[in-house]
Amino acid sequence: MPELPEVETTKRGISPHVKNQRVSKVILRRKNLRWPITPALSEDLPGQVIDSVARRGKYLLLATGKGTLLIHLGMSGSLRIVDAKQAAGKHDHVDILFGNQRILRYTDPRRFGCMLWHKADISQHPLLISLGPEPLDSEFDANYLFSKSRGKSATIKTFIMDSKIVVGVGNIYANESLFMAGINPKRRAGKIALARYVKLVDCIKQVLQKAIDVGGTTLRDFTDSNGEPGYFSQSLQVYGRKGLACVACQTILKEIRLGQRSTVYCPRCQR
DNA sequence: ACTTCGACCTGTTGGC
DNA sequence: TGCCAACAGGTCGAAG
Repeated sequence: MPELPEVETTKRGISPHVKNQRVSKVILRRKNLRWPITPALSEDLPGQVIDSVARRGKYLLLATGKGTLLIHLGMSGSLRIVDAKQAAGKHDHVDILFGNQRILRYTDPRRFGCMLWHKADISQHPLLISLGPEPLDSEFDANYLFSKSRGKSATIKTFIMDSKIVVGVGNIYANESLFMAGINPKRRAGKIALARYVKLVDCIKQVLQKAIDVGGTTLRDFTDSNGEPGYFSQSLQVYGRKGLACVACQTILKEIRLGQRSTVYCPRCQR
């Protein structure tokens, strides 16, 4: 479900409801997410005020005076703001109750996500420490990506999906960005010229920004924190369009697997 | 140091 | 219509 635009949409949706609000209670219904939720979370969080809601890559960071809650939505997770009396469903694993009678509810059928409580400096957290730059920051530019790519044998698609290189480019937006840039996803990252990276970086930024602007991509059941769908799925040019005609040249789009992920591209437009 | 690939889960889809 | 294999937005960490 969530790539960077979906996580950003979630962040924007929950912020007004939780920022500067005091946690009254934490309900843990299921603790075995990707990593166990430690008792420290329900011991330390109640009584704390959420000072800020931030995003780093696909991680959400809720800061308090006592520590930071680090949340990842994995493949199928979501965070919703619900009313205090709203009954919990099968996959509603964590509720964070606030003084304003609202609940921040974590739902995740596959449980690939995580919810970790960290008391020390969050920027030094092992999951964050070696992440690459944010794709929408100015430091993520063609020179950066080009220099990182030298000597790399990975395909360009796998390369831009590597969070040590750049965060937040998941399978949907990797496919879309490469289509927009006219680059064949199988091409080796180390052999692509600087000029093509100029184009690619521009396309990655455009695709992600546009997806954020319309509230993310809804596939199956993604909705924002109010239950509203995202509208970027209407803009998808290649993802999920295997066997259909390329929007630019009508050639039938091809699907292959790269790094165990489905990869759709136009064999004519993408070289 | 690098790359590849299994593993973690449940729900949905598509082919027979 | 029903069954079951294959697949799904991620990414860590072991193995090679």
